[in-house]
Amino acid sequence: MNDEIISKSYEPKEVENKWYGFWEKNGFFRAEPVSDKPPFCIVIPPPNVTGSLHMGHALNDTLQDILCRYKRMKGFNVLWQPGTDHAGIATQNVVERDLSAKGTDRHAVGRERLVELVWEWRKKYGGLILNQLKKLGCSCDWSRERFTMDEGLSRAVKEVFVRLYDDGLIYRGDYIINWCPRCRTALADLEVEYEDRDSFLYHIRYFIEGSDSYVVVATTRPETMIGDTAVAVNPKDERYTDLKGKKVILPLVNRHIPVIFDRYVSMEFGTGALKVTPAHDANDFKIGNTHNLERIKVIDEDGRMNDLAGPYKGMDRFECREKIVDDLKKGGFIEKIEPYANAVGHCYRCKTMIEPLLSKQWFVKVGPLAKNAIEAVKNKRTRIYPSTWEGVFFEWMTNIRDWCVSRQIWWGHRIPAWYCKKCGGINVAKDTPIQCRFCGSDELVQETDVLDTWFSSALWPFSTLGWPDLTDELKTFYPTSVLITGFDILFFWVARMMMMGIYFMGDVPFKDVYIHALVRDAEGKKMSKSKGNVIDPLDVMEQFGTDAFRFTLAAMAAQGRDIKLSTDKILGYRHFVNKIWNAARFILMNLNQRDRDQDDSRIKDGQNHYTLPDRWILTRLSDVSGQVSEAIDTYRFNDAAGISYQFIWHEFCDWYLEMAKEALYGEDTAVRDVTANVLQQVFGAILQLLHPIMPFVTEEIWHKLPETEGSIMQSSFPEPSDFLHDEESLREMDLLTGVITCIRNIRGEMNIPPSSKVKIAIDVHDPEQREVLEQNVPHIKNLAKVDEITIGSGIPKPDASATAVVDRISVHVLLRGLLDFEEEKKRLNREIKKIEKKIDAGRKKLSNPGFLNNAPSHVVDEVRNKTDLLSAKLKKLNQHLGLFEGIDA
RNA sequence: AGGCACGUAGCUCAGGGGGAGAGCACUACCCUGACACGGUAGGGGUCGUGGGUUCAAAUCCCACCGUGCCUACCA
Repeated sequence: MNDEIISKSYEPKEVENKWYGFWEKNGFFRAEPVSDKPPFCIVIPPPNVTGSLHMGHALNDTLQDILCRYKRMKGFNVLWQPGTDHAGIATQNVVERDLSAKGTDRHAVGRERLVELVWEWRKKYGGLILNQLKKLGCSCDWSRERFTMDEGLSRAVKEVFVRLYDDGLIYRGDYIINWCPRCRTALADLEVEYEDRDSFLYHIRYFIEGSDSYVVVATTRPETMIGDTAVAVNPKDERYTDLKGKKVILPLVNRHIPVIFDRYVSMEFGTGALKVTPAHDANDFKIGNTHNLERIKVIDEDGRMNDLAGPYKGMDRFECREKIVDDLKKGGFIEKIEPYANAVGHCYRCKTMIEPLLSKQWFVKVGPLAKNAIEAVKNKRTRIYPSTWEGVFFEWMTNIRDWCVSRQIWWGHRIPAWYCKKCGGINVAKDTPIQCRFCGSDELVQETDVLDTWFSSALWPFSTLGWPDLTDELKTFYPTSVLITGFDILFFWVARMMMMGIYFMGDVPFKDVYIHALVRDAEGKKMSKSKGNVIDPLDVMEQFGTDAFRFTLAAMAAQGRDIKLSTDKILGYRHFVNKIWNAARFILMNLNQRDRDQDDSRIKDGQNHYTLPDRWILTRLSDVSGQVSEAIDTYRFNDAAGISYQFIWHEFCDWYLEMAKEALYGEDTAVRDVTANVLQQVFGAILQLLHPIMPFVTEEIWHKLPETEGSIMQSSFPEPSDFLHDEESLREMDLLTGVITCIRNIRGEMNIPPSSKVKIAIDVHDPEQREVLEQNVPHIKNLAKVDEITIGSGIPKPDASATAVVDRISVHVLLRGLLDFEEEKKRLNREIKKIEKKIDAGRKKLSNPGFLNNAPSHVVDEVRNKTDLLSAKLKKLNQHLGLFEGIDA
């Protein structure tokens, strides 16, 4: 017996705090390294240590938690691998900001101390986002938490680097890279964000050597001209054919540079003549390579002009631009300046304008790796859901460029390479070498650069499982089951995990990739701090409860469409949680009333006492259990939520609970106990169906329900075969609810207040239908507010009655003194008109030989039956209407 | 410039070749002993436009219009 009194409305706060600790303490989130159960594994997209939970995380992690909880209930050995990412640039920036607030900087404190400070920062604040995940209810195996800078993961990083280097897939070289002058580091192509800027296109005259004529080049970056080493034109461009073999004189600098011919140059753009600065432009760099041009670097790592810039030395690049334009004007070199909009690259971390720079960096040769990743997706070893993303994946992977992995910061995995001071040889090794492998010298200095953070997160699916050791975890859980992520890191992360996983593990890192939506604001705009439109998930959880929030996210997570989130929607699902809570309240009140010791035998042969509503709700539950499973299995989270919602609110609560009252309050104890038992069984299953989406409220109620054991987390997910399945009950229930609904409809339309009961007469010919109605008279009485019912075959329409037709049954509602004849005529006419329209459509089809010959027979039958039924209904309605003719109210 | 997605009820969106759906909002009546975070009933849509395929199109194909996103070396 449970004599707790449940409050009238659900208060999430206390409940949520209670259960998370309970689950964690009992080790319910723990995965088994070795198990007979089938494995299921998700690695969490590791959030940045510096991060705090935003809507993107909330959606991402809710979906993962739904899958993990569901799979556990389905009997899988589930590992949800949690952890965080060291986020090199972002994290170092945070600590550097602290330093600058104290009036110092990283150079003053030195590398070693800075790294120490970052570790200290991480120890203090790094757990924030993980605690927020716990608030969300995430059932990660926290005993296995990993950090990309952990010793184990660092070992994996070294192993990978060395092997790739030995295999010729990592090289070091002078290339043009994206440089952030503020972070003072190189960035990968992906880490550059392009933004449209209003700028100018400067047309500059380059005079031809030994001539008064000139070539006009167009550029957006005049300050780089000091580093120009050629002017390029298209070989087909007839305007410039006479420039073959000529040189031009660089204005202001007076350096003589060649005119070269390259198909890359567009004849349509600008003047068709392009100034080439191999050291400061990625495309110019390429042209420079094909034509063996000199690379003159005039801008330094801090974004200032260097020694080679002569009079402009020391100037900031933007300041220099103004000065140079000024000087060009004075010297008469400017042909014209026109406004021009172009896309300019910015650092994704600090938004500083990127400087393409010639620099010595480490690269991963991605071509061969990408090829394997493409193969894996092509032959479905990894499936991408929704599949539209496959195209995007292929597109990017086939056009991928080598990946610059070195970063000139201090926080990260230091590249395991040592340069020999004596012979200049590069020693790449897992362990610090004692002497140079080329000359034997012991004068070795380690590379100061660290690796791109994504380099270590690319190893996440196997490094977290213990690789390079061949652990039980690795054997059990690799390849992982599914990766859940947003498309924004499809390339940053997913593609790189694919490449690394296949190369080092010989198999894909995950069997499925599910790409979910982006969470936007109510207007569909991306949430951002600067726009001030962010909704903080923690606020939402505080205000509406975590379960309502999670349910909202699941309900809106339709594939292929972004989520426009507003608090209105969450409020709606909060009402749903409350509805469930109150259903529980009702059920507990009634279960408590029965004598549990005596009813067991009766319940065992309960099927004999099942009422129509009992059979119906069990059948529906059986169907719904299958549908929800299928939805989750195919990542249709919105369907899982929608099907549950519809079933619980509009079938279980609206119909079953209302009808159960008849049995629960009735005299027949056998029926009462059986219904109580069905109620308990169905509601228990409902909680289980909902648990993956709403873990807290379901656990809370589970513990209040009698005859439940332990945590709902560890119970089994409902299977269709767990419940009675009786197709007949669906048809019977349709009939019953149809009759009740049409009486309610008449009452509503006639404005009969709920307090006044009506008498009805039902004219039904079919004996089976008649039996169903006769057996369920009490439900009709209760739910349609009826006090007297006459059921029979061929019953004439009583005077002063309103009539509705359901199936082939006429339902007359007696309204002596209440019936407005004109209103009723109008109502009937409206109904008749609707039906006539449908009948017309049906007849038209049936008279079309094309339809009869080509449509499948079941479709033809269906249309014929429907039309017949509607015709019968129409006939009856017309008869009833006829009885009103000549009567004036 | 190219690619992809999306245009369905006032709003937010499901659906995806054979009877137009949900939630919210709206209207009317109800505090009926689980729930007013509730109940019952109702109104509201030529499924962006124009073609095509089909016996049958909101659904498949093409074009166009509109919206959003991604990619790109046009300096």
